[in-house]
Amino acid sequence: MSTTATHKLRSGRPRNHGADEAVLTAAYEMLADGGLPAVTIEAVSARSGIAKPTIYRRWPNRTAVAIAAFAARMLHEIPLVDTGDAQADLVETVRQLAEFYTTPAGTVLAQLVAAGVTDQQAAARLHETYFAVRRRELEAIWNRAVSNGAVRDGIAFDDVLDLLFGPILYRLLIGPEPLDGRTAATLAELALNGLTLRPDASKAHTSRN
Amino acid sequence: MSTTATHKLRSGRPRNHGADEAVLTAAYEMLADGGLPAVTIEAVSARSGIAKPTIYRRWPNRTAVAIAAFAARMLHEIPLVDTGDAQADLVETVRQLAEFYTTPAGTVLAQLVAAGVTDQQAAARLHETYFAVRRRELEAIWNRAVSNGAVRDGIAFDDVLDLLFGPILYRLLIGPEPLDGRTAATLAELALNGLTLRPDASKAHTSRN
Amino acid sequence: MSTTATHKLRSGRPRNHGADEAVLTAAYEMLADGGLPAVTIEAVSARSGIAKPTIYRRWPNRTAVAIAAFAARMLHEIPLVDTGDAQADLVETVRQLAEFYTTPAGTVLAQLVAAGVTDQQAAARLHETYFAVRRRELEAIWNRAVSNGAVRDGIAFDDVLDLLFGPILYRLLIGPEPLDGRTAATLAELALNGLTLRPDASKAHTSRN
Amino acid sequence: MSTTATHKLRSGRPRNHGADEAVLTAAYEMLADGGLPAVTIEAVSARSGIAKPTIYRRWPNRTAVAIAAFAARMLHEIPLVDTGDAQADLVETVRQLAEFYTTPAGTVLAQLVAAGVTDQQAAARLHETYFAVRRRELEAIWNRAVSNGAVRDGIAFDDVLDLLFGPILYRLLIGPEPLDGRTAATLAELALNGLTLRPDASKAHTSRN
DNA sequence: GATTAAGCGAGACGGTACGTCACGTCTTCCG
DNA sequence: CGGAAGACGTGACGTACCGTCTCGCTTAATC
Repeated sequence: MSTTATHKLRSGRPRNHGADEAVLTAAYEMLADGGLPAVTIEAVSARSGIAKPTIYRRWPNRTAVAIAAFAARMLHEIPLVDTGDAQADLVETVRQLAEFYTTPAGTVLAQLVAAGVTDQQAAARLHETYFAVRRRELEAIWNRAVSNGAVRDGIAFDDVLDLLFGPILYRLLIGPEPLDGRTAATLAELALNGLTLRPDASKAHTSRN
Repeated sequence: MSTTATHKLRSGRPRNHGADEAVLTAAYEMLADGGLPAVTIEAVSARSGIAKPTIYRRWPNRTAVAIAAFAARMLHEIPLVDTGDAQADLVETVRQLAEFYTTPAGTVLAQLVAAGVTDQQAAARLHETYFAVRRRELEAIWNRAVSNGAVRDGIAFDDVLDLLFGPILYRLLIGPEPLDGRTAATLAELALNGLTLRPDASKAHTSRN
Repeated sequence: MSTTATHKLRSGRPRNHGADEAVLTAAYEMLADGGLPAVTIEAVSARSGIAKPTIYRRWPNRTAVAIAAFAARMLHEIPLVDTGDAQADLVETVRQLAEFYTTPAGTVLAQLVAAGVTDQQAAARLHETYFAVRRRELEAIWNRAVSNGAVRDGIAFDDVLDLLFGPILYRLLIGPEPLDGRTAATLAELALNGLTLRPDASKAHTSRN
Repeated sequence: MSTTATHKLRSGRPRNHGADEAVLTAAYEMLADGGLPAVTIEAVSARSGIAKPTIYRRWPNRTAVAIAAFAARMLHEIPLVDTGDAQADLVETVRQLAEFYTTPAGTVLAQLVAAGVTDQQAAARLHETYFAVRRRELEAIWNRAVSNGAVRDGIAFDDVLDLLFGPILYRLLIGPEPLDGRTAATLAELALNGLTLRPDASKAHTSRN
């Protein structure tokens, strides 16, 4: 969060909000081109025409700029799913997310998450500006599923998130196999139905025979 | 993978294996101290007394050095579990891994995985030297469970890995809640039993009330 | 020539001229100690306390730094000769130059000239900052001699320079005999009077019997 | 001179003279291509197929290799002049030399001379293998001229050399005007006739009007 | 004819310096 | 006073050659 609401009251020349935008636009384009490593303050400054000190006045480092740039664009493009069948909605949401992760933007997100490992502050920013938002959306779907009796009750929602999205993240980061839509759907179904035998497990099948 | 088994036959002065070791030892100590960012070739060279060009002769960049250093130490410390109860073994293995991830070494691994996002070569090295090894171990446990009829058959083993370890990775990287042993066990159980209702789901409970 | 007269008008933080001076002082001391080979940017940076990139911002390479350092000091120490006897002045100037060449500073100059053979840019810089200045001085003396009728008219001044200083350079570089003041005077006289017989050539004598 | 006549008596495997030649050939080609800076032992070794230690066994450093390579080729191409008119022969010899200096080979020689400033040993080698040879040739011409009474007697021959070739070297190294045949001839004539007025100086004219 | 002392290729090694990049901070002046 | 311009110290990058040092093989001269 680079701009607070109170700065209007301060004396002197007010900040130029066009500068914010120019920086984020430049940073986003560079993210798209070369991923996180391409977003150096030096380069962003050159491309946006905004001076380095001005950028540093608003964000503490390049990661923060990248996160801000990413979040600013991404949050406008979140699709929502509500077909009535709560369980299917969950699978579909996971599948959509997995698909997103296969795009360049997905790689960028992975890079930002990666940056968060080293940089605690970056992790917090990313969570605030991106994951918290997505979480709220999915929670609604989940609660719908709970009401419908489609899923077990009493499971901590954080655990649900972990179980649904974790496998995809794992495949993406470590997997060595690449991630495709069919695999994603399989993983979602497995998360819902579990790995152990169960009487009605006939719906689940594996992604590879 | 700097040293192959065949180099003995090649002409020229043979490589000094002490140099390899000195580098890896220095790098590992620095990993422990300051994580991946601390492992600069410059510093490793200074600490190990091995000249920079020599290091570059064996590894292409600092990430590769760090991965080699990490893998060389970690693979000696893998605990194996075999209690007879295959399902319990799986849960225990996941729990142990999660515990490992909460140590500094776990953070380092996360940093290495993170580096792999940007650096394709690093990802491959890490997979070869670390994950592939762990995978083989877990596969044995899984096959035991399949034989015992403790788990569903016909699931691709890659999917099993994703489902068991993915949630932990997710929690670790995206959290935001920290990971503890109890949560890890819960996640493992959820992976085994699934999120949906099932008649005998009474064993599963959530990590938070 | 690192500093032009117009830079005052440019925007941005102005250059710190103390840095220039610190670099040149350090470089000059190192030239005196170990000649041109001792002037490494690394060492100059360490000695002057000026960062390497700053040095590279102002000079393209170590040779340029050395030339600048040399020229900055040398130009203050040029003795001028004007005894009225133009021909004697010429001889004396050549003798002084030869003497200078036998000092460590002379060796340095030879090294700089040598560097110019390989590095065209260095040659140009050295000419601009050093030789062009000396040339102007000598031209005055020469013109005085022409006016007095002491020397032939119509000789291109470049040829005069070559003829007066060339022999000294040759002795210095190719020798193999070392250069002393007496030899220098002899060479100057020979240049003035020529190698061929002439009626009034009685003034000229050789440096060795 | 890398190989002495006495090594035949030593025991063990004798040196392979083909190696010498391969090195000198490679070095000469590289001199022609990129001048002295291109002659790195590393590169010579790669090009000639002769191992680095072998090269170092025979020459102390790259400059020595370059000098040997240069001298080995150049000494076969020295033209001799003897028209009967001793003075004209001198002028012609100087002109030829100047012409040579304008070829790439001339630049190389200048680089070698330059190297001698820093490296005393190199200077000695170059003198032995190259300049001493040329000197002997010119001395014969000069003695002829002395016998004929074409030039002043009693001048030390070293001074003659300096006076005849020095101006050319000066022009070449310090210039800044490039050297051409006409200028060279002018410089030679000036050296013979001197800069001062003399009754019969009508033959001399300047290189530029 | 066996021994043995180099010579030789290959190439690893510790060094030194290179010239570059980006960092995050600072100073100056313009609006 | 905000902001652009850009200089600055810092720290690390990856590379180029240096000259030295093993290796294991080859090649004669000596025994």
